[in-house]
Amino acid sequence: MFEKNTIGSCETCTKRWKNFQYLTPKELHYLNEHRYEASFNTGEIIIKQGSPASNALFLSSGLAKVYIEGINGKNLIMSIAKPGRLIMGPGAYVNSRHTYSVSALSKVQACFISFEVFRKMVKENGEFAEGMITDISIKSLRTHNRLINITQKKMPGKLAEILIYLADEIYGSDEFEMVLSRKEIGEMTNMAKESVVRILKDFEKSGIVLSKASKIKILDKDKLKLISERG
Amino acid sequence: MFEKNTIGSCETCTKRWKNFQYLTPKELHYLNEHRYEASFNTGEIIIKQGSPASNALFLSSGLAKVYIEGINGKNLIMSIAKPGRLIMGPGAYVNSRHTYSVSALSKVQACFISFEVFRKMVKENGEFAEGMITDISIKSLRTHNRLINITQKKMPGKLAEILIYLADEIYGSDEFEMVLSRKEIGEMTNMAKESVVRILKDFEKSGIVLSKASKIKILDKDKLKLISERG
DNA sequence: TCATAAAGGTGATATATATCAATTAATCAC
DNA sequence: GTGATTAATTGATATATATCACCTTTATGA
Repeated sequence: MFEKNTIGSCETCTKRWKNFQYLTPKELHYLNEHRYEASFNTGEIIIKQGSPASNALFLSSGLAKVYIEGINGKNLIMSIAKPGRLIMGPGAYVNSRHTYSVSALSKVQACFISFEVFRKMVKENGEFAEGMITDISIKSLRTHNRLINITQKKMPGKLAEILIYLADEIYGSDEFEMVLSRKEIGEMTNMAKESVVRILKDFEKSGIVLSKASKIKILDKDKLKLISERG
Repeated sequence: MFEKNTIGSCETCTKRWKNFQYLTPKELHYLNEHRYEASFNTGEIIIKQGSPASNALFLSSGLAKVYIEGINGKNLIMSIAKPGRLIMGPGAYVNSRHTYSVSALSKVQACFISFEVFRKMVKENGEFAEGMITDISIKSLRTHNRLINITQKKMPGKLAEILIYLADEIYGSDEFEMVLSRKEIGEMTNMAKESVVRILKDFEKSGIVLSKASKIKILDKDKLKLISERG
């Protein structure tokens, strides 16, 4: 699985985690020495829920889905991972197990960094520790939103929120090539795939979105936002 | 609201947060100087969602509910707070706003500690920072469980989980005086209060629990666990 | 290129759970 | 203590959404 590193070093990496800016050159160098790259094809599992959490993960290219394997093989997709973001579940600091699974939604180049090194830097570098807490807090805030989204909205509201999330946070554009299948959108919103199809069709009929095969184009974002907020 | 401190100091407090053990005597003293106490009656709001997050909260006595005010005034209770646990939402490190509301479920003695002081100690004391991350991680893990509980289980499973949570994590006993109303249990499980009543009755008929008014006694915990795990 | 699988889609039906309406029990304020 | 609120309970009904069965289209790979 692990291969020759294709990225020169963390020092020069353009996709690196923002929080690395707080590390000293020496620390960054040390980090770089405990780094391993690997590439994955679409559908391959990068991190398996329950396995020992010995590394933090970053993507240098591609997209992946972060999901909890729940009851009776039913998955719950927590978020979509993209380059520049730390992927490390809360289990790392609690039971040293991965809280969730991560699998590639496209060809992915991944960077694994020893969790022990992370831990060391948290202890030694206060700015880095604070950045880490901020990062975890942002994720936590998102989870809270997801919780409200899933529990308190009806289907159109739930779907609308996810479409906005994908456009704003993942693709940075209102027109994108959807990497998630209808079934997977369902796993993000706690909906059956058939329901996803139907609501998406409704949105299309109302002129809110355009969905040709895997291409999604948001036509009326204000309306979509309204649907999302209203529930 | 703020009053004369009734607790001598953090140095001697028996209800203090475990993570304070990593602070030096000097730091602990500093902490103590930025501490304010207040007491609340049942039903009073201790922290209001959206308000500026300038303090971390601890309870020195009593219980409180931590809840998100969602859409159309519908609440989602995240957890029950008790003495010895840090109460600080993810918003503190993101937008300096309280992510959730906290209100007293009984008479509560509360301790507010300046968030700036916390922040300072995270930067200066690596052990403290790590403890903070561990604490946040534990909460995050719980939220993930709650998410699965709410989305993937049917009503009996959801209710069973909450009863086990209350017995194990809050009361430390299988027999307890329930501080939550049926409506509030519903707000923890995303169920209507009527459904809570009905399932609770079913549990009673099956000899799994005994519920007289606000007294709850778990009679068959193994069965309750099974129901919770099965979904 | 054809065969096979996987994803997308549609209508009919089932069901878990909320909502509504009304009654009874418990708690609170004076 | 006693009326007034609030919470708990019960049964009847409504509804959102899942499930099922099936068909169509699009990918995949030998």
